[in-house]
Amino acid sequence: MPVFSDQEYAEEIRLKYRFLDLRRKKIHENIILRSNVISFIRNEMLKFGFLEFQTPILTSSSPEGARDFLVPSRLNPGKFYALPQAPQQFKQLIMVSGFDKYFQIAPCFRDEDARADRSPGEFYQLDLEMSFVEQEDVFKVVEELLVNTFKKFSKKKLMFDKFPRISYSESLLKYGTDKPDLRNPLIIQDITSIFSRGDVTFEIFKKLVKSGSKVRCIVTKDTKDKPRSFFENIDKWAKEQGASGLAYFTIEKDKDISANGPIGKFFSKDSLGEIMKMTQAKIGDSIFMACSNQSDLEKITSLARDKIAKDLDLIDENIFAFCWIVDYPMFEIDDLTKKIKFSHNPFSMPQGDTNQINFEKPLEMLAFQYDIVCNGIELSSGAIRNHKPDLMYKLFSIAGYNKKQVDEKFSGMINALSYGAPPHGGIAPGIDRIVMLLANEKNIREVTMFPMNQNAQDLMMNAPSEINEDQLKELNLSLKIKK
RNA sequence: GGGGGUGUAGCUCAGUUGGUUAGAGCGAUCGCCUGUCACGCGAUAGGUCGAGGGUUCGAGUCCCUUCACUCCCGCCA
Repeated sequence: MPVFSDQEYAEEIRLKYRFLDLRRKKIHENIILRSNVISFIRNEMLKFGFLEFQTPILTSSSPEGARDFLVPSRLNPGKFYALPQAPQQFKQLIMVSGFDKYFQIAPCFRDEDARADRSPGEFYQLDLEMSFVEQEDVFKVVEELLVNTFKKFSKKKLMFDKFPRISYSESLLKYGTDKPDLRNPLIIQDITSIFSRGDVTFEIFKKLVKSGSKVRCIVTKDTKDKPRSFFENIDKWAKEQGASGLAYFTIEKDKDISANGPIGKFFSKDSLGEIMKMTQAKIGDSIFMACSNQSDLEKITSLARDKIAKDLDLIDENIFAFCWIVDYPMFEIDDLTKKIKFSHNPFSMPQGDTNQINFEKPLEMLAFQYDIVCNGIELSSGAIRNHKPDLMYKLFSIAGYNKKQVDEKFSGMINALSYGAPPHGGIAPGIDRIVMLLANEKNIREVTMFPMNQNAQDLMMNAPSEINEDQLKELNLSLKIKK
């Protein structure tokens, strides 16, 4: 593998000979950038008055959240440590201990499958926590930190220095996802009510709407002169995504307003006027529509929003668009078990007066839980924590854990909170993703010195590897491998 | 666990509805040219077409199995 060239190489080769690959200009610079970003962040945090602490790597398995990596204990036969999915409980204990501002560039371990922006197994977070704070205080620190970091390390412009706040429910409606790419100007709108009008005769949608489906649409500006293939390709693409397609028409005006397109004839002049009023669509704009149940609809409109913007070249690649997603629900229904579960972090504080929470309607309960999203990538998630043991037992009971289970599973923390804890909260921005955005890379391996491949194997070090009988024996383990 | 993509010379890739001896560029080797430094010209070597099986007169191409890498869904409080 020549070092002085930009030639593409198979990822497998690059990973196996990573020590040579790392000599190459682009990735070498990425790794230097990563180092500089981490130093800068560490400095900023110290300047803000935070203290850096290390927390244990061998700890206990937690029942909520991702799959744990487990480590057998030699001295305690049959028992296992877990690698921390995040230093969540420890940082809360640090708050209880009276260190008011903590941070750490913390390794986190989660045994889940990889993605382009997600390393398998391990990644780093800027983990931080503060006492005696509310949501606003956390926002202030993190906004300043991220704005400073991104301005220092990238030439790209920030769309907002003050990150807009979008509620979870609004985000799902307007963008179909809780990680919207705000560089994309397209917005999803609900036009379900149109399909109960008598002068709209698009029976397929009308029937579905009658049985509870919704219709949402994306308006594209001034697309009347786009070739027919533009529209047909998008419809075809939607079908490939598993949806039943995207219906579309363009609003035109000859003498009267009319809808031009395969389903245009099903819409009367008046109904088109109503659609234009609802969606702010103008003559010459086109409308793409999907009809389905809410979650499928969110999925397809979200994908369609990206796809259409890409086809129309609407996304400015030289911008970072940050936003806060706020007001997450405390609980949600598990699709599989149909039971109520925590939708995010079980340690989040419910919103509102804690003495007046309506526990009868858990699905309506909102949490002081927030995410930062940049260019459609989830950068971090955080919360104001629940520091009241009584309230915590109550919330856990809604998710199906009794007091005894909570005491067992979260013994360290629940015990600590019962001795009196300050109100506290924090967040944990993903370092790898921050560097990925700054380096303008699509893949997290390009900013990771020694990454694993998609199957969580280190091709250079040959990890994971088999171990010998003696090692197993010492750990009181035997293997039963499924074929 | 599921779906998609890729796998052809050392490297990057092309290869049509199945049809003679599988090609190109870069690289390598040899020679020529030359005040060279991303030189130019000519020639040569280099392939179990990821692996295994099947269909066929005939498979890089079609079918099945399998392996590797990758992207996505699930999953990631």
